[in-house]
Amino acid sequence: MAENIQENEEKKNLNFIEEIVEEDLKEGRNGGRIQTRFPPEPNGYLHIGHAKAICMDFGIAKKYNGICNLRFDDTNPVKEDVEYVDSIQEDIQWLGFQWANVYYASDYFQQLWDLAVRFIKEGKAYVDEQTAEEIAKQKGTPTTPGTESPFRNRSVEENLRLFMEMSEGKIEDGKMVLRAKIDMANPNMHFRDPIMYRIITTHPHHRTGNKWKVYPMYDFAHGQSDYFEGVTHSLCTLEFEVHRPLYDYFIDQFADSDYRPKQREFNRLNITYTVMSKRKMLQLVQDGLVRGWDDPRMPTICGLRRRGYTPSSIRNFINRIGYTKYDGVIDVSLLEATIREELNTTAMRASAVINPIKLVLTNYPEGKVEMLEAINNPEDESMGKHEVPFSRELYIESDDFMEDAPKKYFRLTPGNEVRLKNAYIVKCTGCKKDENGKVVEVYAEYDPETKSGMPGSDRKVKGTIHFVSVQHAVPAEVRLYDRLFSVENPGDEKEKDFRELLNPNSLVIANAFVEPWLKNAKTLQNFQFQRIGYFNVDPDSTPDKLVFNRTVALKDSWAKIAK
RNA sequence: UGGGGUGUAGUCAAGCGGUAAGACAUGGCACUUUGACUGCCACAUUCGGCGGUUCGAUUCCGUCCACCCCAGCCA
Repeated sequence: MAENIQENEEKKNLNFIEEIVEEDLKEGRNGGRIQTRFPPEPNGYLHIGHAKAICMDFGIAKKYNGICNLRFDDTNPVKEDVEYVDSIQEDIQWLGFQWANVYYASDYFQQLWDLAVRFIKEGKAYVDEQTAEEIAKQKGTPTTPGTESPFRNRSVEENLRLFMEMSEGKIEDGKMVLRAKIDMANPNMHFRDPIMYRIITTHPHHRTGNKWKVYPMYDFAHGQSDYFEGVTHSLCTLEFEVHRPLYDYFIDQFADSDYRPKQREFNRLNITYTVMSKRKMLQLVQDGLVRGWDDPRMPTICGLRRRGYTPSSIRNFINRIGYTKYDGVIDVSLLEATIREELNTTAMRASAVINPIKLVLTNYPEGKVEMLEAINNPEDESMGKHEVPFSRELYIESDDFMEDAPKKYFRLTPGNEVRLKNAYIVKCTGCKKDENGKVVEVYAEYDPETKSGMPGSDRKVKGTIHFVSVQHAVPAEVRLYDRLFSVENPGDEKEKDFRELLNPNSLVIANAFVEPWLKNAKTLQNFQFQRIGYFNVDPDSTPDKLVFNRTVALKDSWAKIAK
């Protein structure tokens, strides 16, 4: 009963795209068929904004028993490369989605070209010989109408002849374009004789090579491609809203049936403290401000993967933020909360000391080693346990000792007792300092009756700290990541270039000591370093040199109190 | 002075004429061999403003305001 109610409630909470789809289904449009497409241009790596679109495009198809195709929108050879078509496919699949078919806009170059010829023959298109500047100038402005091109009223024959010359490579790049003859005074700028075809002879296309000398523009390719494929719902982001009338116009000119793909737009993803434009990301990569597209600080799918994010955490995040038409900015803490929530239940616990200071248990026998039992995950007993070595000399976090501590400090301070995780209760007896007064060693006495699991271990102490046995410690590099930018909306900043707003501490590399068990960790495996954060094994890691990335820190309410 | 969109808490977001869900964030308490997790509590007398219709408006109408998109031979 309760389950039914919940199910009903879930059903009711549809996003507006799902509402549209259900309405279309109810009305029996397209015979109940649902088909979407994910249409990336292969000119860069996918980022988390694309993940939102992917979840939408593939999600709608799956939910309504339809199909979603992957279509590369490869109409501009100047910017595109096969390197990207491969990475895009890899990232989509990693996210957990599978397309029904892979298509390319370039599959339709012939059809599109034939269509352009038809437009010319019907008097709906003309070849313009003006320069880009002239065309831009006579386009008018949003508030003033444009003026017509002097080439607008050429004869069909002349247009045909010139378009052939363009297509045969007889015309230099930029000298001519094919324009749709629509309305230079239209309040929608996209109707002011939009360019349908431009000449590109200087860059071979990554699939068709030098076969084509003219290439269709987005507006003359996207809707048609949708139509050719049988797309029912062409979902995209808000900035294409103003293209929609043109999308419909071009299809209406040649459609030979009642079927029409419908474009619908939703808000794109913005996240605080990062940028979400390919152009800016490319600059960061090219300027060497990050280590590459897969730098763990990047919002790319490959960057998030390397950072330690899982496909399910990204999907859950997208699920939580929803789809609307409101152009907002998501607080990055929501993304962080999503990965913490997942890793809390799935990541094995381990010990690592990042800012080590030596703790000597003065009453523990020299040379003695005990193997202690550590639970891999207190949230999930089935994840088992492993052994942790314990000895007289240990590394602890230097933050875990203070000579003069405030009253709320529950860690090591002379006279105070703390528990060493999975081990004994120890009482701090003092420390040794160098000539500058810097603490170099901390001393404590352990209570042999308080080993974890023994009856004496019941005694309550306020604090528990972690450690790594000095003689067993394995050195490891840890890469501590923070927000890439130091301002919430680096893209908003008008005065400064966004690159000046980078957080200088977005990457801090530290040398840590980790417990020996971690030597067996696999690439990309996630762990929780207890009391510190979630870390994964970087692909740079080797058996001789372990490298960990901090995915996200644990919440630290003490840090707030201490402030 | 144009056209297309959008305004509900710090950030997202439900709500579809019957008296403001949820998540994150924030603050507090409890629990804790992770100052984590978990649990509990607090957090919009009001939905951009002002009018109108109605017994009743966040929902309908009008008007004003704010913000976003459009003047690439990019997608």
